[in-house]
Amino acid sequence: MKLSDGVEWALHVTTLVAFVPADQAVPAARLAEYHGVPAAYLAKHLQALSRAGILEAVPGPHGGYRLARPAAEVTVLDVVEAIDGTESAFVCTEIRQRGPAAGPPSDYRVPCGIHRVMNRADRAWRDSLRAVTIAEIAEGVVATSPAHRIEAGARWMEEVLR
Amino acid sequence: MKLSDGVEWALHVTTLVAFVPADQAVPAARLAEYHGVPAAYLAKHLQALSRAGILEAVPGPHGGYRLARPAAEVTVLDVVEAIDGTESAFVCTEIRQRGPAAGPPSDYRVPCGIHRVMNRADRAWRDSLRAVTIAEIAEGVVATSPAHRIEAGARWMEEVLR
DNA sequence: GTCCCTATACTCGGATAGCAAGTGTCCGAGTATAGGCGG
DNA sequence: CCGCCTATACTCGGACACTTGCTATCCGAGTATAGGGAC
Repeated sequence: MKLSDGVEWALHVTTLVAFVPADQAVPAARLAEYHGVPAAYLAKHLQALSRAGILEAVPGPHGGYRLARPAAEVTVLDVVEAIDGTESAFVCTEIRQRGPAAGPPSDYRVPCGIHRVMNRADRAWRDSLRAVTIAEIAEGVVATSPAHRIEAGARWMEEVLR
Repeated sequence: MKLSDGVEWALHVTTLVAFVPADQAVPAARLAEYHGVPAAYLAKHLQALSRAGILEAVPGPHGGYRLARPAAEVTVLDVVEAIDGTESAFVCTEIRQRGPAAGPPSDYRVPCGIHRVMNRADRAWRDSLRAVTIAEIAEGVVATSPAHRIEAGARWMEEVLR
């Protein structure tokens, strides 16, 4: 079980976009070059974020992407689910109801115990991701990076928004 | 992100094997037919469980698989990791250190905030799975199934161990 | 009758094809802008 | 000089190949048993 690379990209991109002024936008190509990832492929994931209502796409010249709502209202889980889907990693195929010793469906009113455990774990995972917002991630970046690093990022952003 | 089907099979099989007396064993082919899954493919996963020290393989006639240690000492996480591996679903590729606005590695002494959040969620998931043992799963099956279902299972087991 | 030996059949174990989902890429539809033209 | 129109260039959006990892399968190595033979 490996999480798609796109999830990591989407999280970093969303964090970066959180620093874009509300009345401006950054093109997908610039976001890609900032992170050193293939532009065409990143675009695919940006579309997913747009469909999920996390990013807002602005067409035409001076267009690009920006946050569709405040960073404090976007959780890490929102981004992960936008890329990876909302369904649980574990899918119960009810194999207990198959085979020679199985009975009619009426014998299986109670959900499979294994299913319950896996679902609880999945919920714990999602709860953990839901507890953190992109705003907090962005604050953390500023708080833990050297000053000249923040400055370099700001310069890049200014250059792009020119 | 989808968890391998083999994980579900392994959990059900391990639970079933928990009912096998310590001095006997059930062949892989029987375990497969009980759950209605391809025998050749299930064998692959049984090997993984064997390598992980969860099941013990007994060769030759009257051979098969049995638990390598008490069911109360086998957690759900043990089984999941035996099939799916122990590494986290999220792999941080440090894309923050790439691109035009990046600096030298010395600027990134603090771990990536996104990485930290994802790791915490992964830990929550694993903690949740570690909290439940196969013995508890087995007890749950007995407690929630109709009496005649348990009886049918016992009959099947007796037939196989004959 | 008892012990030993051998052939047998049954078990696991790793090496080998097939397929689906994620990875990576491309070109077409739509829009705000910049320049030119007419008034 | 001002307003309008048109051509342009830039943006996102969805449709198209490729590759890695899971899915599925097979045959070979090893072992406890069952039967037969010798003592």
